[in-house]
Amino acid sequence: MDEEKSTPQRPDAQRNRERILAVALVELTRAADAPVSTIAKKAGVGQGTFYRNFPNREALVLEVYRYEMQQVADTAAQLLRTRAPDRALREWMDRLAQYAMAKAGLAVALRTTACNGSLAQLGHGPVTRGITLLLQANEEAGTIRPGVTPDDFQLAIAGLWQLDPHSDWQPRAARLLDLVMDGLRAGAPGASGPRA
Amino acid sequence: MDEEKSTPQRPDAQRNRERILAVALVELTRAADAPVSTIAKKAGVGQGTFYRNFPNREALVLEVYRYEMQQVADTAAQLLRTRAPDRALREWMDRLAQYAMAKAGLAVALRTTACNGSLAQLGHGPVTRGITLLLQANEEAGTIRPGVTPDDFQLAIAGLWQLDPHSDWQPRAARLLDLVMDGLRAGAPGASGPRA
DNA sequence: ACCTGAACACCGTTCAAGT
DNA sequence: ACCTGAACACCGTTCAAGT
Repeated sequence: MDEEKSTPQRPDAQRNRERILAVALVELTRAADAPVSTIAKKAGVGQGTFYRNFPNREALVLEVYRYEMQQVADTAAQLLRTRAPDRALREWMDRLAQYAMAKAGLAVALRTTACNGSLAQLGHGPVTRGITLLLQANEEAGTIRPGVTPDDFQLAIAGLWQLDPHSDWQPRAARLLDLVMDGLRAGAPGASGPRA
Repeated sequence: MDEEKSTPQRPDAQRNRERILAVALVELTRAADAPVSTIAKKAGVGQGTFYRNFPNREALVLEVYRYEMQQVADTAAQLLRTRAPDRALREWMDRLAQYAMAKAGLAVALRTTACNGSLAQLGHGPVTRGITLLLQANEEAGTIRPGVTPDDFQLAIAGLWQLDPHSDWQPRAARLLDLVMDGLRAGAPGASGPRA
């Protein structure tokens, strides 16, 4: 909220930070436990420079994750424009699943680093806003029960992060998301029973 | 074939293993990242002895977790004897949540160590059997839709492991489990709509 | 057969020294 | 102001030496 000037850095320092983030995305996606030393080296900076830009390893993981999730979140509004609310919601979940599996390394890195409260901070990010949009549209259309919060929703689909991307995860994800949709529909004004 | 029984250990070696497990339960519950060196020391053994009993740290975490989960799993049959199937299912979920929060350290340790395939092995343990019992009873009673697998169920309640035990998790868990119950009920023969 | 604990490899983080 | 990389602290795992 408070948008103060955050460190008017030197241009070269600025570039270092961006290089670190770019390398980190690649390396963390490949292996969740990529060492800071490797990331720094591939970014062409010393370890000290890394720690000048990020307080610790966890902060890096969170920042990369935050950026990636922004991309997914942004599609929510777009889906709502081109589809019926409940179709949009379901399709968004599918995309989230695909994304989560594609970037499984990142997901593991997240779980490893920040199980506790750090995720809560992310909670108030763009993803939550995207979810809010989807839920509101559905509530107004009467396709889901009233009163579902983004937090409810995020807990309900948490199983996605438990899937192994090297396995046959697609049917399992589909069954989970169908179940969640049915749960959300239960008690909706315009309830029509479970639909495939 | 006459099997060489799984290591007919010396009695003192046997006791060492049990001491390690007992200490590990306490230490891992307190802090998910309790060092092997600490656990070994508090159990009164050298680090080498630890690695004689467990191939690595992950194996220890999994074994402690397995034992603890057995306790919860065992209550499934008992609940089914004294309650209606859907009440039993819902109450079992509540107990699981409580248990998960009480042993949050362990849960974090699990997530940290074994996100990949190791959990799948546990999948065919007592917890899955307990869940199978509950789901079957409910399916026969017509209180949930047919065809729900233990895997479906475990993915649906995965959000529980994401709750912070130091926070006000109870209402959030309750809302999640209500949602899951409604999802399970959707399409049941004896469907009665969402009940509180 | 079983145990011990120093030694090794590795990783996150810091800091004295440089430009 | 910013950077580097050796140094430090710590942890998982191994292994030579003991009983």
